Amino acid sequence: MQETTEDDRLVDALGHAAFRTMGALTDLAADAGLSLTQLRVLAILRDRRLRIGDLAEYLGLEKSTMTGLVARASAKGLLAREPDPDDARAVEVVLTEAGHEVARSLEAAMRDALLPLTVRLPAAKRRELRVLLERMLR
Amino acid sequence: MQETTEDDRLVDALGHAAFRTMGALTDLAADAGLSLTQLRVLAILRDRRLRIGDLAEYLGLEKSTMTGLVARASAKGLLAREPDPDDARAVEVVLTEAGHEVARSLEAAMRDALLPLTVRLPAAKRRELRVLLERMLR
DNA sequence: TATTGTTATACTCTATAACTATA
DNA sequence: TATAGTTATAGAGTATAACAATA
Repeated sequence: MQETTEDDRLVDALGHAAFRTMGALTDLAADAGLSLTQLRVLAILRDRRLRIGDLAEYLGLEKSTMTGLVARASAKGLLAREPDPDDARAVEVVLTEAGHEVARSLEAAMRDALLPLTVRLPAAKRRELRVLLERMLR
Repeated sequence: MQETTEDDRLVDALGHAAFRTMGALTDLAADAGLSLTQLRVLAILRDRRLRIGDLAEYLGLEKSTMTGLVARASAKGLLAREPDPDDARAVEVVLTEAGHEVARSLEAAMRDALLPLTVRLPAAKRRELRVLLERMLR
C-alpha cells in the first residue's frame, strides 16, 4: 500500500487543472464552430505565417493531418494557402482578415472562460500562480 | 492598442500549461494504445462503478458517444458491462482486472510524464504550485 | 536522392435523430 | 409518458502508406 506523496498530489492537480482548462476551451471553440485544434491553429498564426510541415510539427501532428485541417479552415475562409516564392513544393498558411477577427474574438472568449476558473483565488494568489506557471513553462 | 494585463498573462499561462500537460497525457495514452478519453474513463472507474449515462455526464459527452467508448474498451478487455439489478434498462460499467492493471500502470506513467514538466521549479515552488492549483480546483 | 505536401484508407471520437425496452 | 441506452448516420481529427512534384 502506497502513501500519497507530494509528487502524486502535484501530478493530480496538474492533470485536473489541465482537464478543466481544456474543457472550457473546447466549449468555447465549439461555440465558434471550431475544434480545439482549429483554435490552436488560429492562435498560432496570429503573429506568423508557417508552412504546412512547420505547423504540423508545432502541433505535434502528421503533415497529412495538417493538410486536412488547413483545407477545412480554408473552406471556412479563416485562412489562406500561399505559395512559397523560394520553394515551389512548399505552402505557407496565413490568416485571412476574417481569420484574424475570429482569432481576436476567441482571445476575448478565452479570457471570459478561463478567468472564472480562478475565482477561488484572491488576486495576490492568482498572481503567484501566474508567476509559477510562467516559470514552469519557460 | 491594448496593454497586456495581469489577467491576460494568467489566462495565457493557464492555456499553455494545459496544452503542454494534455500533450504529455495524449502521448502517454497513445503509448498504451488509448485515447485521452479512454484514459479518463479508466481513471474515473478506478474507484467506482457508473452507469453509462452518469459516465457520459461526468465526461461531458452524449450517451451515444459513451456507448461507443465503452464498446471499444470492452472489446479490449479493459472494462465490463453489468446489468443494474435495480433497473433493467441500466448498464453499469466496471473495470476488469486487466483494466485495473492498465489503470495502475497509467498512473505511474502519468507521474513520469508530468513531473518532468515541473523541473524548472525547485521543490518548494512545486509545493506552492500544488497548493494553489488545489485551491483553484476545490 | 531527399523533401514538401497530397491522396487514399481506416479508425476513433463526437453529435443528432430515431428507436427499443423498461419504468 | 419519461428514462436508459442503442443504432444509424455523418463529419472531424488522426495516423500510415503510397505517391507526385520539386529541390
